[in-house]
Amino acid sequence: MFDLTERQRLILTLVVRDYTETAQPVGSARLVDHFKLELSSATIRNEMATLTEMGYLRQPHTSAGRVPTEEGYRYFVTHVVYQADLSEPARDTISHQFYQARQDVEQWMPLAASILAHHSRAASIVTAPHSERAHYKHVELIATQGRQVLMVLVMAGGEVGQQILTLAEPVLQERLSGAADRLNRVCQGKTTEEIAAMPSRGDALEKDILTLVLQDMSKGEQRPSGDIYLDGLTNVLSEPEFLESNDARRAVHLFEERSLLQDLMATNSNVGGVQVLIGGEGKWEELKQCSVVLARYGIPGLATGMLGVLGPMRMAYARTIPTVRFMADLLSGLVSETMVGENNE
Amino acid sequence: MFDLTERQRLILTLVVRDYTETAQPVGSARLVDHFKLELSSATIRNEMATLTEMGYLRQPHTSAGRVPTEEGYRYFVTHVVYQADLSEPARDTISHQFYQARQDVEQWMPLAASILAHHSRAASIVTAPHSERAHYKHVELIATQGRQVLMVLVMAGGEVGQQILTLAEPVLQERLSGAADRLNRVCQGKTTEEIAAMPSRGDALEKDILTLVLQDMSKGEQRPSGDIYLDGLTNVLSEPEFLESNDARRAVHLFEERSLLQDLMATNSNVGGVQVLIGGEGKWEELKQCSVVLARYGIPGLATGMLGVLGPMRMAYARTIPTVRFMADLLSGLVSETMVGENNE
DNA sequence: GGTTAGCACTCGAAGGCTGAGAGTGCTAAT
DNA sequence: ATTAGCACTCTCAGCCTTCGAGTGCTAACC
Repeated sequence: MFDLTERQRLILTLVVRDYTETAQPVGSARLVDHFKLELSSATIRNEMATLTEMGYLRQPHTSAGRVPTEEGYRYFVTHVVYQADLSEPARDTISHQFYQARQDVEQWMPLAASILAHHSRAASIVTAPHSERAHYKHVELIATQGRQVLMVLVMAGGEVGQQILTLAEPVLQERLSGAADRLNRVCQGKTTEEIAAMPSRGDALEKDILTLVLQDMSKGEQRPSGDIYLDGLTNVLSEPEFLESNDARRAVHLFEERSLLQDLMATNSNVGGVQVLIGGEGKWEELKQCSVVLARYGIPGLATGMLGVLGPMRMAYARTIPTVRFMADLLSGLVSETMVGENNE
Repeated sequence: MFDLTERQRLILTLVVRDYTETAQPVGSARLVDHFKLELSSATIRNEMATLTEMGYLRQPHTSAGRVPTEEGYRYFVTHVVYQADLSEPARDTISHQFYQARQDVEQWMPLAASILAHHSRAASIVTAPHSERAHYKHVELIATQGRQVLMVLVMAGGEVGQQILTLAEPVLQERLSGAADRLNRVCQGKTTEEIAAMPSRGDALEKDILTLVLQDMSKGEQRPSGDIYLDGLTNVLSEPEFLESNDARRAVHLFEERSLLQDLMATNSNVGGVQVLIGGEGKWEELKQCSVVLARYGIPGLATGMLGVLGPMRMAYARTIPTVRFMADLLSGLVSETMVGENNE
């Protein structure tokens, strides 16, 4: 794998770069012209032939230029761009955008998705930070016109759940508020298990509500991820390789079908590394033409989320990978600032 | 507009029906064969010529069959299917699906979008119910590790807002809880204006929080709609007319660009009527190839939302319009059950 | 040995041509 | 009013040809 000469590595890099921009197979002459190489096209042809033999390049047909293979992209990603950092202006722009939205918690995730999509010029996926262990913070009970009670449950990390309870007969708001007060005193800061283990007491109403609270908390814990935010689908669809083929639809389908996304997200489980899936890696049929750049952010064990970029296989890795890494760090920072510390409980 | 003979109306209807299914221009012979008409193709041809002259049909080219014009679709919609009700089995299925999710308030909107997309086999848009006048219900303040305070604001209708406040120095959770208690007592049930008009009191912390509360409430009020839920994009993209053209991208773009959606949603302002926009009606360039079926639901003046379907111009109006109407009624029912009545305040 | 000019070769893309077929409008007969 | 018959129009699919891009190979060169 490390058996490339300096020159071969250069040529592979240039092929990837050029193909990424133009989506056209790259010929030897084109390479010499465009990048002002001090070599003749014949030499490049020889090197290209070698690279093709090694499996890093391939020809769509006999008399076309070269296109990187999945192996080629993989080499490019691991040996050329993986370590690169995001340029300082880009970092500043992104930090600034987040600074402006710092108050508005609800904007963080859509903003992250939008920035990712914009910088990578591909489709982005961001999941909200999600904890596997919910801590009760507060419940609010709201009487409605009929026999319905709207329950709003606030978890310690700021997560919010809403449920509706239908009662046998209407109940006054005062009674509900009283029940909520008692629950809030008893359950403060407790986990799902702790609440479940509590001795049962109170009247039927309170028991019903407690059941609903538990249900909502464990529902949240069982979900594999927080809410999913998507952006930049258009970017992918306007790529030439998706213009006339069904793959575009497949990719959109992938995007709409959240279970697939979550499956994808589940592959990367440790915070801190950027993972690159090229061409579905044989595992995802739907991603055959695509690549995905993924990272997990947050505080392991406490609350983590994922963010990623989905684009054509010839995506701009050199821009995308550093952006994903930077955004993951940035979101990790936001989460750790926001999270309720263990010592605060 | 009412100047069509019974037979002409029949032929127009059949052309629309057939074209909707096959996406192929409909010829006179095809019509006779397929629908077992007791007429010769020549007669149909004559009628079709008349309908073409009247502007209800057109020919893509001289020797092709007929395709409905926008006028044709409009006639079909207003005179043929507008009044139709949704079939009973369909109504039952939908009601059943909602019954199963009745507790889980957060699922209502995505479920509505999913059902709409599925029944219309097109893309669906649903906005959460949104009130122009927020009523304060409860605020929760959560200390984080640093100088940040997470504020969770619950409105009377169950809407929830989250904001972050950065303080000059860390504050203990007890102090925050105290401040929240006082605010909750004072602001209970009040509107934005009423809170803004309250005499200022309390310390700097409480004033800061009150400012943030007001900011969040008015932010919500100023938004033209609640959260937007989309589904079924794939349905539209797999339609043949979008296979090879840029219009697919345009439609997706429309979907991603929420401002356009909100613009669209703003056209229909009264609850209870289903509105059909055919071919963008000259107003939306992006919708030239598309039709939109829209309805507003909820309680006028208290809380309303919109739901709609976006599909190709040859969408299955006969199925879509009744579905949209039924779903609007159903959601209106949910909203009015859930809403806090004026008399309950 | 590495590099390069030269050249024959391959193969896809684009353009032009043709025949088949679908569907029409018109006319004249019923 | 309806319909059979027919000439006419226009698209579409298939076929052929040409053009050009890009290759691999060989032989010469430094």
